[in-house]
Amino acid sequence: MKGTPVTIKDIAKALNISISTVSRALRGMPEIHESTRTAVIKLAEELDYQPNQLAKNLAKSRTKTIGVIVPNLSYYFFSAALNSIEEAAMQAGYSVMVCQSNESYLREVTNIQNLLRGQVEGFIISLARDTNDYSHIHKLMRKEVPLVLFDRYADEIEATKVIVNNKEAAFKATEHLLENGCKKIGFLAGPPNLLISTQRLMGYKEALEKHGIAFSNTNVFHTDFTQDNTVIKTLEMMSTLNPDGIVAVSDRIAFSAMFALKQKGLRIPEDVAVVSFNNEPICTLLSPTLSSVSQPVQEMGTEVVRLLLRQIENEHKLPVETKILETNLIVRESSARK
Amino acid sequence: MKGTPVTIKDIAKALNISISTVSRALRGMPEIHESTRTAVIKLAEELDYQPNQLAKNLAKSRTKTIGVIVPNLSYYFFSAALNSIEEAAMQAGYSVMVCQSNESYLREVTNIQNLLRGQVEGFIISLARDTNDYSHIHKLMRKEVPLVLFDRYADEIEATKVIVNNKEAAFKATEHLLENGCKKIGFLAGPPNLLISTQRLMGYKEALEKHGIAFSNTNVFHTDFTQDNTVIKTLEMMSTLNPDGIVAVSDRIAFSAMFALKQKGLRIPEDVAVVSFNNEPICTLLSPTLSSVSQPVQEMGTEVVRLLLRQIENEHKLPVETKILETNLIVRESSARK
DNA sequence: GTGAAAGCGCTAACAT
DNA sequence: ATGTTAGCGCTTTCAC
Repeated sequence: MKGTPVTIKDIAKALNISISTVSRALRGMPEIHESTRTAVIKLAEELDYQPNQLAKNLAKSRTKTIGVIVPNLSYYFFSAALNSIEEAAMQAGYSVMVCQSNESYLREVTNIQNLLRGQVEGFIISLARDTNDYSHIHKLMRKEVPLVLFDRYADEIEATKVIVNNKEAAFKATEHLLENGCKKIGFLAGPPNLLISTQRLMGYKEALEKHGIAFSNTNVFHTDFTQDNTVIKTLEMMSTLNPDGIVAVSDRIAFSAMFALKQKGLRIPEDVAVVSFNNEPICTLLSPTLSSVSQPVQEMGTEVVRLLLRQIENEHKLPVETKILETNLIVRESSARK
Repeated sequence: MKGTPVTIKDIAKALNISISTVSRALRGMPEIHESTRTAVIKLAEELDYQPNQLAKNLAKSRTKTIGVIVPNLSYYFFSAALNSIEEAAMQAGYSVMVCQSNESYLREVTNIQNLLRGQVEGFIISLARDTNDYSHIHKLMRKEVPLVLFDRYADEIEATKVIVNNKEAAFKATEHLLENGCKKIGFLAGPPNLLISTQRLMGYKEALEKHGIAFSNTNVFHTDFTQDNTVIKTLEMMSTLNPDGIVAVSDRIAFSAMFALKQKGLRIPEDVAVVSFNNEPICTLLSPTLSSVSQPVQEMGTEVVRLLLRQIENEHKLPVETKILETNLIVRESSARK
């Protein structure tokens, strides 16, 4: 389609020098004479020479590309993280190939395969909701492909990861509700296999116990993250538990829960206080505005890239590392009962 | 990092045949003898042979990769579109490299440069909010790089595009408000240079005129898509126009507007009816639920990929094409005054 | 400081 | 049906 892709060969011919000299000049190698270098660079610009990355990559057997797989970019958390990942990667001269697993295990597996044959040098992965089997990840690790997990990980996977202190965050959130006078707090969880969900559940449990309230599994309702299912689970919770407070494992879940509460004619926070996770920008626009635990998305992105590039650019296998970042509870109207 | 990348050479040597035979066998060329083919494939699997895409690409000078640049993946519209783009591309054996311009002109330009050197074979672009200058796009077109614009385009760019009938959609939305008894309808627009915004404005204008209401520029307020700015503009609109209906150019803008209205103690839709564009899933969870124009995102994604691949896979330059898809107004509580 | 030549892993004529 | 030979565009020894 293009007109005439200019190559170093063309430049060499035009200047009557060898292609290796051109190559060296273009890459700024010190041994090249000043005059030839300037001549080469000048001509290259005139001809609008674009190095063929493919050839470069093949010659150096490097692609300078990393693969990113996230559940869904329509979640604010992931698109924000991707933003920061892209930025950090670009700064380091890497490109990013992103795939969405769409919360599907199968798609996660095919994504990995595709990216692998696309010759990415490493992976940044946040596991899909439906991923219970980790053989695809383990296979990656056996091949010693550089890998960093973030946010959605699994204990069975001994890989480097960047996560937040989910338990502590949920503890803070739950305690906040307790301190605001809630006595019966329900927990809207995600799928039972999702670690971030169960960890947050642990924090919830600990907060209750610290405040002398017995934890009961019947107060925990597992959603699959979809709107409809969450509404159903919330209504179930209303009829069986009738809580005066809800900790939701994500903002999206809280949105649906608040919708269900309003449908039932319940006031937030007077009848039911709500707090959740992710601090999506829209939290400030809801009525009532939604209290939420904010995660250091930007820092997570930067950190994830840093840890991945360390692996990629190191000769030998690096020890597994777990970076835990801190969260921050943002209190808004949905939980302000005092 | 990996142990030993197996190549066709290794397979050839082990089987005592030539590498071209291996290559042909692996690619299922018909002229290869059944027995040798099976032997090759068997050994390839045993050795877990992975073709080096880089070498393949260089040899065929094709990357089978397309570049996608969108303003921001945290907008539902774009992440949904990306989903469908990814899917369609994958089906056709292509990979996708995505970049977010973050609504910034500069980032859009660097994104194009990066993707270009990443050797993408074509571009799918939705312009950034801040893009007023189109020289980077024109440069692409001069190089005859396959390109399809979608959603956010510009009249000055004579490229193939996939869009919706924005004017008509806005006409429907505005007329809907009029039919619901609104007399003073304000328009919350995006930046004046954004075509989708001005087109929707046209539809708004036509609907007013059809119903015998004079259009006035003072009823149009331009936002920059940020929450804060939109709240400010809405408040301005309230004090200068005091409308009984608002057409917002996107759901995100409507969210902020509704927030501002509620702050002012106004009821939706009784005092002010609201309708917007994009039909984000969260529209059904707001109170009141938000009436919105839904766009055929999925179809747009498929179509965009189809048009791009046609360009990529065609020898000669194809004529510019504009595909206009239809929208659908979804009426919900925010505009139901009757 | 520059050039010649080999090679990255694969495909694609052109032979046989 | 299979092998031989050139590349693809670049990097990188190894000479000079």
